[in-house]
Amino acid sequence: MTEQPQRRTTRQRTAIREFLSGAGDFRTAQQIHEQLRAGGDPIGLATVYRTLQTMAEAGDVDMVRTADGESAYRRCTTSGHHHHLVCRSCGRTEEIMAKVVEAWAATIAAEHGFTNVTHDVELYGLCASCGARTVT
Amino acid sequence: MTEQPQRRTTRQRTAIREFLSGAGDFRTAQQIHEQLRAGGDPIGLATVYRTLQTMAEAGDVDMVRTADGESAYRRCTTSGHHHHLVCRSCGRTEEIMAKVVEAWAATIAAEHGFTNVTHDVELYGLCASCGARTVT
DNA sequence: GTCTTCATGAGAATGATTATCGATCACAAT
DNA sequence: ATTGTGATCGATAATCATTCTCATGAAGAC
Ligand SMILES: [Zn+2]
Ligand SMILES: [Zn+2]
Ligand SMILES: [Zn+2]
Ligand SMILES: [Zn+2]
Repeated sequence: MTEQPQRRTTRQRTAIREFLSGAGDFRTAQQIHEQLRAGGDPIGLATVYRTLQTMAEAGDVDMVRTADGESAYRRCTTSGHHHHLVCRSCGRTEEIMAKVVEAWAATIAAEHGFTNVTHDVELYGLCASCGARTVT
Repeated sequence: MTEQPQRRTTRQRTAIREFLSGAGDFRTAQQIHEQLRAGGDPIGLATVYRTLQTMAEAGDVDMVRTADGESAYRRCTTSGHHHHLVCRSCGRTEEIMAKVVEAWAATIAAEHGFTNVTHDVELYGLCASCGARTVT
């Protein structure tokens, strides 16, 4: 068996978890670091990166890549596998379940003889309120 | 109207285009730079980055993000909108058309009042030959 | 309280991508 | 063929997110 290193509850880890629970949208490590500090929570940047990575691997948070390649994290309410519909303007995020897509992915994989297939599926657009205030 | 700067045909741009036409899979700017030079084609790294970006914006090449966040480019044979099924091991890439997914994305967007929605859909797995030589 | 081990964080290191900016080159017009 | 002009090139410096280092601090078990 692979010995999993024991995991401790520290002030920093709690702070990050709570911060993400409060924020509804995706945040980058840099943002989280800055905002936690601004809120009077002393924390190191390296710690933020480490913790987010660990949480992501454990499935406690979801990760996406922003348009410019940064990693952004979010604490989702849906426990299982799901996808996101993100507002390009305000960051508002909806969690999406997609049986159709899951089935499609499996079919395509089989058709091409691929195994062990995972997928990356995210939707980006303008939410109702942001779309409304945009000039056509 | 927005005046588009006129585009010139240079040795470097041709080299990159031909290189990508020859390679069937996704390559990063760094890889392309290195391999072109190794092949006796003097070219600057900045030029490679610039050219790839321009080509991607013009739709001449497709771009994806590798697992570690680098941008990789590929010259696809399919002209219109499509997705990819990429082998995690050897990089072999299949182009995929997915009416189901397009329809699904549109529906989801509408249901949530989102407009101007784009999507990001890629599949990663092990191709037949790579899967075969893997220990179960 | 003591001890063992994991966690932290300041700062250095890494590495991809972008910006600079003078020298070159493509190409249309003469 | 020559020339004029603006696009393009490229060596190198600058940016900037992310990772590494390692001495110090703190959690949890007994
Ligand atoms: Zn919005
Ligand atoms: Zn899915
Ligand atoms: Zn393969
Ligand atoms: Zn599509």
